[in-house]
Amino acid sequence: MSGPVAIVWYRRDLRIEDHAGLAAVCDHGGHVLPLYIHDEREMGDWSLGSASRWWLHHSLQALSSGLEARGSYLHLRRGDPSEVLVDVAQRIGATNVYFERRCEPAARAVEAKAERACARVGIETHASNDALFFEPGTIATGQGNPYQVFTPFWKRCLQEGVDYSTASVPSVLPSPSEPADGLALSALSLMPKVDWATGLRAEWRPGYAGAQDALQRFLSESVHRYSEGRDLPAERWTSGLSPHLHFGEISPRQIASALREVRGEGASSFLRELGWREFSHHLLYHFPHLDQHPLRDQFASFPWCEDRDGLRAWQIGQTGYPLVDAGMRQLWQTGWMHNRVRMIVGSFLVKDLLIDWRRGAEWFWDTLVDADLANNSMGWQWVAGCGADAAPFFRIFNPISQGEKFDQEGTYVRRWVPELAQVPSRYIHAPWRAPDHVLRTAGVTLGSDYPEPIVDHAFARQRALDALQKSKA
DNA sequence: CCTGGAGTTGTCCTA
DNA sequence: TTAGGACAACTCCAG
Repeated sequence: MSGPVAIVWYRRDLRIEDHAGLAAVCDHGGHVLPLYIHDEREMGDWSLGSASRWWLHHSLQALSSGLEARGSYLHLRRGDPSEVLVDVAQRIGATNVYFERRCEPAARAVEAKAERACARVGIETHASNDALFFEPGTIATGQGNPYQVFTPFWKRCLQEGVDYSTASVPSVLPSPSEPADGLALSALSLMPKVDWATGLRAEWRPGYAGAQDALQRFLSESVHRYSEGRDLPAERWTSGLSPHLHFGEISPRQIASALREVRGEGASSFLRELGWREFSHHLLYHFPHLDQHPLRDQFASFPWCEDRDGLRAWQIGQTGYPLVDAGMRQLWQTGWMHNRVRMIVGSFLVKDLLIDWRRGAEWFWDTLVDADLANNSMGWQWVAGCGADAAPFFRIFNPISQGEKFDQEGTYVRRWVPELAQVPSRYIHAPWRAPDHVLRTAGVTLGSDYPEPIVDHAFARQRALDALQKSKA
């Protein structure tokens, strides 16, 4: 073996192309050991959700075979990264460690500890920030404060100029001899004990190749109608890139540079969504308690209901509101929910049931394949009205009119709530309004085949408005 | 420091 | 049927 040896410490950057660490090592003509360290505590209170574990397993598998195709391999370990990095480095004589930064408070603490441990024994660490367009902390208002409103934030980002350059990685990665103590992927125990992942397998192909396919499909079939189409949950105008982005199988810059070739309203509108992702990550960096503490203080004492039955009905898609139930079942079966529907089910949990937004965030965390602490926390705070760019308190989604507006024929509802498949479109979003004979013809008995609404929306809406009014006083 | 416009994604009632 | 305005007041942010 000749030349310097470096470790690429993989985290949420499970790709090969446009990988700053790999590119840097190869530029220096060195050997590289790609290393993934499974650390159950890296995210503190937010240990990996079930769907995320499933995804991670397959993503690591894909990364591993991709590296093998380039003459390298993925070394797997578990434990505290600060100890594992030093241990592995000393075994293979590595003097440099490359890694990509994360913005979650617990993950940042882990990387800070690892950097200190490496420094103590003379190992150099090199951090990159390629999960985002801009390093958190570098986008500030005129006063030097972090932005709390999206539009001026994104305007500033565009002014600064989004960097479209991507790093190229050679087709052969020279590797050092393999340390003896690597783990098999199965030893990480990421796969579920009971196989509930059928729906996920049917829907997704985790890994960087699947990410590239999703991007190509989006560019050729969907981006041109993204602006209008993104609101229709029964159709396929969204990118499906969110889990790939979360695991870093594709970088925002790769996406941005592809979008630049396309141009048009759809492209800039999608880039703006990447802007929201950017915004939430910067927010979590500046407000590390975003996951637990409302950005708007007056919500700290809001009297949320401890409604276990309501929460359960919401989770399993048995609220009696077809669009809400369709969304929750899509989530359960595929690990993903259309964004328009996320807002609707979120609004229903928080405003109709008056259940704490954190209960919703926890459920999403466990069930979403794209579960991302920054996006999830910001999204739930937004829908609860206690976050950045808060929704006005009176904005309470009506699950019936939202259905009539964005799922006019009820295609989405029929797909995910099959017991309502025969209900005519006119009643599909409010089956309790259908005359008896219509329900009979459709083969539906409310209360046994499908629940009556667990709460009356008009009543619940007023109750929420009153509660908000009172908590303010 | 002051001023003024604006704030992802809504709903409901009225004319 | 449809378009427009009310719905709190507040905070953020640029000038």
